[in-house]
Amino acid sequence: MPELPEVETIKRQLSTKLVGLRLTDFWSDTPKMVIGNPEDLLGSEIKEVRRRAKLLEIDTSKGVTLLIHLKMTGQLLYQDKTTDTYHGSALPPLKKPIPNSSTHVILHFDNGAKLYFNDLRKFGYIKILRTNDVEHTRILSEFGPEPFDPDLTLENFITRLKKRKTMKIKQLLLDQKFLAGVGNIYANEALFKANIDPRKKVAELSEEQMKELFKQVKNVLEVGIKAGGASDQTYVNAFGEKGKFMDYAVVYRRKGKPCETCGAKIERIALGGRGTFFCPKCQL
DNA sequence: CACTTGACCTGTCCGC
DNA sequence: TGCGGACAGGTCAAGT
Repeated sequence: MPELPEVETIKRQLSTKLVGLRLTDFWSDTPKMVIGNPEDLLGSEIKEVRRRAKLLEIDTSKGVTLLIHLKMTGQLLYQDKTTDTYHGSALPPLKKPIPNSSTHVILHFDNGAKLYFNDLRKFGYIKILRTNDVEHTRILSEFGPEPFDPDLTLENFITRLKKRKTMKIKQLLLDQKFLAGVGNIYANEALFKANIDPRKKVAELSEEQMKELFKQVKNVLEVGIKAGGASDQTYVNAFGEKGKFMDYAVVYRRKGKPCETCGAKIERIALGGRGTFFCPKCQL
């Protein structure tokens, strides 16, 4: 999905809408996407919306938290009671009105608002669990640091990096245990900005390259958040709007197009089964 | 152990 | 227009 900037965008929007609302009903047509008991949520009030890596956490007054992962094609869409149609502008990729055939969970609130969880590929999920247990769920407890965590200093980053000598740097950036929240789009873009060949093993990086990578990972994520995320395919924010980050992407999904720095053609290869885009001249 | 591969789903796009 | 194949932002379990 939705990587860190996309989830952060949704988190900020939902915070302004959901906090204080009471959950009145929970509907789903796809059992595998709902883990836990929705009954535990009914009647509770939304207290806070948070993000950890690419996951969204919605805390409720009953000591129960919704843990939501959008995976590749998940969308969370907020609809006010006041609008019969969708809250935002329902433009592609939100081609169909909601709910539609990819709507698999609907939360109803006491003010008439609804939250739709759409997921074309049904990879995403909502976990319902006790708030106290959230930190101990395997997925969360094993995550690496947040890129913007002030405790993650350059020194710390380099120390962690050096422990993973043989891994290709691109694949390491996608490893959530190393760094939480970076996905394929931002990994490709950060490596371009840092002039690093994605196939390079960590042990082959210079200290200077590590330093630059640390800076550029945070930089592309920041640009991503400011752009409201990347709408390469199906991503839309909680109001159904596209993000603008693809306007800033210089390598991702640009195979055969000229590199903006040197004019060489952008190449595409597969690394760990994921599309990997880079400039063969600029990235060493 | 560290790393790689295939599976989970359903759609779009591109070439013939 | 139809058909087949490649590709799609993420993880997880199983295999090497």
